[in-house]
Amino acid sequence: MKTEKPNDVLQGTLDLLILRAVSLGPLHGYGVLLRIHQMSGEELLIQQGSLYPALYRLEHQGAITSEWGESENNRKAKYYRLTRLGRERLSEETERWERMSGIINQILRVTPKEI
Amino acid sequence: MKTEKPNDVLQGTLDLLILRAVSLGPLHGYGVLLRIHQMSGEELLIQQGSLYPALYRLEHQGAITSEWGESENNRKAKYYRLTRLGRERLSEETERWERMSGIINQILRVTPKEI
DNA sequence: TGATCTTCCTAGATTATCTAGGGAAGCCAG
DNA sequence: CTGGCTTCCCTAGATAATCTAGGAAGATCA
Repeated sequence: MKTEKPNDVLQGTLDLLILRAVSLGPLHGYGVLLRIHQMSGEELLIQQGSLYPALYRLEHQGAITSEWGESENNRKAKYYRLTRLGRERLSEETERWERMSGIINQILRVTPKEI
Repeated sequence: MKTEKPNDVLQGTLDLLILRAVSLGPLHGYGVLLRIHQMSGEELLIQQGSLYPALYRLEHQGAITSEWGESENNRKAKYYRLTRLGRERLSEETERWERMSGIINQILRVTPKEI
């Protein structure tokens, strides 16, 4: 797996990515990592030290719930699924992302004449 | 002026926006704030408490230099301009932004079948 | 005179993320 | 059956970015 250097742009977007990954079906923590990797076209590999605190955070905020189960490889694994609140949160964060990335793109494209 | 709530997506993008603003011509700190506001179509108003530390940081990294001058309103003002290093940094950060925002958009668009 | 605006700055808190581990259990090659 | 690899969980501490919440000082204007 390709490893990525710490990533500033990722800041503030991790929750969104996790919510999105979990929204496609329940996952254990490590699976979130793998699914994001996969969904990004193998470009993005988030750190476990970012992932687990984020899962903890999201669970405590009520956006996801967890349940112990068994993984595809017979190992104990904690499965996370999106709550209704998490679904709302996902759409809020998505909108937020679209708004902000739009603004940033606009700033990057403005030409001197236009200001 | 519209004020914005703290903004997670902005995390890790502030330097890029500042470099971009300064790249369109030398500016004093407060002017950076105003120019970003303007370039964003009045959508984005960064906090002074984020701005000044960032300017300090960028200056210490050699991406911008400062010089005391006088503002349009006869006030003492510190003018910042991009250095050669800053210009390189701007294009690196722009590329980084484009890469990362592309990946994030891709993750937001993937449908269950595709994974 | 007092209020408001512009322009600079700092201190402290908060929070996210990263680095850098550790633990345990299954799988597989030799 | 032993050693190493992979999977899966977790925590502690450092670092760094940003925000909140001010202060200072000069200009302008009512």
